[in-house]
Amino acid sequence: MPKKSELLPGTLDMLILKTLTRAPMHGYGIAQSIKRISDDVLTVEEGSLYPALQRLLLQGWVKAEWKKTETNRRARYYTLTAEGSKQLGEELSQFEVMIAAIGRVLQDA
Amino acid sequence: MPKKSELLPGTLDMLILKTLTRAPMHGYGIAQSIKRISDDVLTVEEGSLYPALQRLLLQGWVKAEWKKTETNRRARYYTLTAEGSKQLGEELSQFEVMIAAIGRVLQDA
DNA sequence: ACTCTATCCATAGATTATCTATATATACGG
DNA sequence: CCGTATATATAGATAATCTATGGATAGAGT
Repeated sequence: MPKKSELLPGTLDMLILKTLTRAPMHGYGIAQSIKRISDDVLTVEEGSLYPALQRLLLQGWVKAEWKKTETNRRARYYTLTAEGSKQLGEELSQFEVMIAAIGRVLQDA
Repeated sequence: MPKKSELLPGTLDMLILKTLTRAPMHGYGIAQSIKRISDDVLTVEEGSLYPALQRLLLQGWVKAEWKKTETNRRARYYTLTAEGSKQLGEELSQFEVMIAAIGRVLQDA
């Protein structure tokens, strides 16, 4: 039996971008936020999170800055850029279209 | 810019199994059915479809039989098995849980 | 007869996303 | 001083999808 993913593949970037609309956040905090808000359904593993953040940085959808946390630890804070905001909008609307389409297929005719 | 998928990854098996609850169908017909019912949003490429059907066969979720189509062409008809039906149920409920969780993250607090 | 299009199956190889596992480092509570 | 939680990151494995082929045939149109 294939192990099921902790995420719906293809949605991670969108989730991260969306989370950053709430506030600039460091990676660990993003993962925690997604886990908490989803009531522990969505778990972002570290091996998925950090590569994803690198991707988002490369594409200019987020920018990063090293800072100290409230508890005095070093962490890299990510902020959504204007391009990232635009990208998020596109991903959101595309996601809705997809979900609606899947809903039609899953519905009994 | 990375090319976007024609599907939400991770949902193909579920879509195929669900399609087979309507009627036994051959691969080509399954793809057409999904495309049509989704209003052309979801396109199952042949390179995704046939490997997926092999997976489902291997797992015993569908069985296959060579037959003639109405138009006298040779085609492999797939039927949902009892295990496949059970599997579909699990995937459906898991999908709903995931979608609901994603919805919470995408929602503004 | 010939050609074109749609129907039908299937695999190889590339790409991408995710996971598991590992490594490093430090603040803080007990 | 030890364990746990916090924090970042990469390597390698796995899995799912896509692109690109290849083959075969029915039927329509010319």
